[in-house]
Amino acid sequence: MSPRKTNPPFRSGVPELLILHLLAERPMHGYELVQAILAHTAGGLEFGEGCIYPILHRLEAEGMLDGRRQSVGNRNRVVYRVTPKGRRELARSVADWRRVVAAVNHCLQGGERGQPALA
Amino acid sequence: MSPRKTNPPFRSGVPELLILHLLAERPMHGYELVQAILAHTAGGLEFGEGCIYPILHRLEAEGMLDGRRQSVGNRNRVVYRVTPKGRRELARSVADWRRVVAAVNHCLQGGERGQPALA
DNA sequence: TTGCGATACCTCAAACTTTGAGGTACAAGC
DNA sequence: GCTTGTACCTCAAAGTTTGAGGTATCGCAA
Repeated sequence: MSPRKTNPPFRSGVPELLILHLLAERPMHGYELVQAILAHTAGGLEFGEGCIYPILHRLEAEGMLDGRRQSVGNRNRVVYRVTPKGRRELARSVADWRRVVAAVNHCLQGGERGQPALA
Repeated sequence: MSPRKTNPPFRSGVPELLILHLLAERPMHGYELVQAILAHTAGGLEFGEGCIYPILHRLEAEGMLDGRRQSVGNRNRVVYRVTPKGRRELARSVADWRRVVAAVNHCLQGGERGQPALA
């Protein structure tokens, strides 16, 4: 099911995390999501459409998102909402992110100490 | 000088950050560094040698690190230490990392609010 | 009424990162 | 003599992200 063969210890996962989180708050379409990420991170992070759309398609294919085709006037939109499976994935993503942040902070703050490590 | 053409908003940079930080604390050789990352992040992050060595080589080529070839017994080692240029890069890396963490946290904590954003 | 910019979708090559497995060689212990 | 650990290294493959390209509709202003 999961085509993830490797066990990536890091691998960012940030765009995916933000997508799941923001869509869990409010269903949106892709273009809106790109703007929302920019707005919600106070311009700190900017992911282009070329990054977001493929992730959206993949998450939908994996059953994490439910995309509903809508016509507003003569314009087409795909509004995505998070499925229960997607919510579980979100929880996992948040936990992963916190683990990474904790690990990096632990390293940055900790004034070496510990065992002298090797010679 | 910097062959970095793009303006990556994210791009992790975590291995590089940890390398510069740990070497600023204490000069080490590559193999030791791999173990040190594991130890200092309490096993939270594990970067293989295939990830670390190329970064070490690149940072040395860029003048961020100064690698000294040593012979211990009959064994060869390359002990790396951070140059002044590398320290400046470290400061930049830390700032980048904090910015990313702040942005993601801002997004995760902030209960939407802000403008209703688009229709 | 033509042209522009914004909205909205999409794709793709190229650049870059990281994994996982491969290799060499020496030293120590069993 | 074999295995394990140290220490260096490389590379293909998989993955991510960028930046630029494309289509089409809409509303506004010149």
